[in-house]
Amino acid sequence: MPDTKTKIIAAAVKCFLNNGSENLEKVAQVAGVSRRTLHRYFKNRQDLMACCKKEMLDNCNKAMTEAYESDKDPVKKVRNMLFAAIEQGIHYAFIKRSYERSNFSELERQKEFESDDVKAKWLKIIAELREEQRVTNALTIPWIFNLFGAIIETAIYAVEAGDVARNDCKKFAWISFKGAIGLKE
Amino acid sequence: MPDTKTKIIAAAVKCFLNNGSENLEKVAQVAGVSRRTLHRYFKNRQDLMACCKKEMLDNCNKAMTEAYESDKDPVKKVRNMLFAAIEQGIHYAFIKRSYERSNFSELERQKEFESDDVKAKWLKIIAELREEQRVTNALTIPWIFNLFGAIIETAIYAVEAGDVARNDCKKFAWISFKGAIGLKE
DNA sequence: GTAATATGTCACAAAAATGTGATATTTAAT
DNA sequence: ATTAAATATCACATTTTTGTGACATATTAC
Repeated sequence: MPDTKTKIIAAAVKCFLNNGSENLEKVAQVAGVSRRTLHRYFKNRQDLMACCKKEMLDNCNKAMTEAYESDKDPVKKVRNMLFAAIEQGIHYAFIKRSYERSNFSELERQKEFESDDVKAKWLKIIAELREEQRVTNALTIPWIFNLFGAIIETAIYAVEAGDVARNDCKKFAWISFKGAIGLKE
Repeated sequence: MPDTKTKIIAAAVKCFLNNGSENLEKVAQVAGVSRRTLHRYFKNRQDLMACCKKEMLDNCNKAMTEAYESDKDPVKKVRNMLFAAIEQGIHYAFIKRSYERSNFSELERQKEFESDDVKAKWLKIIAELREEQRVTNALTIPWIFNLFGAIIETAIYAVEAGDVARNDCKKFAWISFKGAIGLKE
């Protein structure tokens, strides 16, 4: 069974996903822990949030890096990265959301995605496929990047909401992404 | 110039989009109005939120119904609905977000989307296109519906974040959606 | 069984957010 | 210019949320 700190982070990610300022009583409750205990592990709300971000980012980067390295074929690399992100579920959604939030609000800076090289690796593959005419050039790379994230999020939410069976969602996501960017396999 | 109530709703939509519990002081400030005035127009936070939802839903439904009726060809109907949603910008994003949020949290019920017939109209077109084999049948209709929303949201956010030029985003969105569902025009 | 560690319970102070009354000031209409 | 309506400012009570101390209870390791 997971240790307390992990349980709290998991609960916080779940709570903060759709409401970045859900109160800590609720988080503690979801974690099955008293609020006092939560405060023993995390100095304050900010601290908890920072830990969530770091933890989720590490998880996602690890999973996607492994996916990247799981195959030599660039298309399969991308496909496996998509699958890995979907499997991360709300871990991925949480990161994506906090990244989006920081775009609008002045304060935070989003070095996070930029700093690691998962994005860079992904971009390189897409740029190459585009170079080789295996991907439409009617779309820009930034658009394709955003689209990739959006399709992952769609898959995650569709499963959570019960709209699409867990088994189907990865398949659907890959079909959709391939079609959307005109990828020839 | 817009009247005060409208200004406040616009500000609230902007504030609540990424943080459903942004404080009312901030909302008032963004609206360029005192908090006291905000409270004169809205009984309380709940009331304001309800007004935002209603207002945004009306805007979006109106725009998308007009788009639906703007052409006889079903494919152009869908395309124009996509464009209309993108033009709605954060109006659409706000509705989509509150709809998503209510999926996870127990309390709220999302009769909103269901009750109006915009969704029904959209679904009918897609079902027919699928019947006629003009859309892949490797994807389910609910998936396609979610994807449609996700691509719209991507376009809106891409513009807000400055990733994609305002002019391009509608074009990109349509290309992507067509490709994703294998639509033959 | 005992000591050490972790957690729960309760109380409480401080801070933040909410909602409202009273009154002054601004704005618009005539 | 005068009046009416809308808004701002300020003060205040209430509620909600946060963070911490003190102590009890439970869990674990030995």
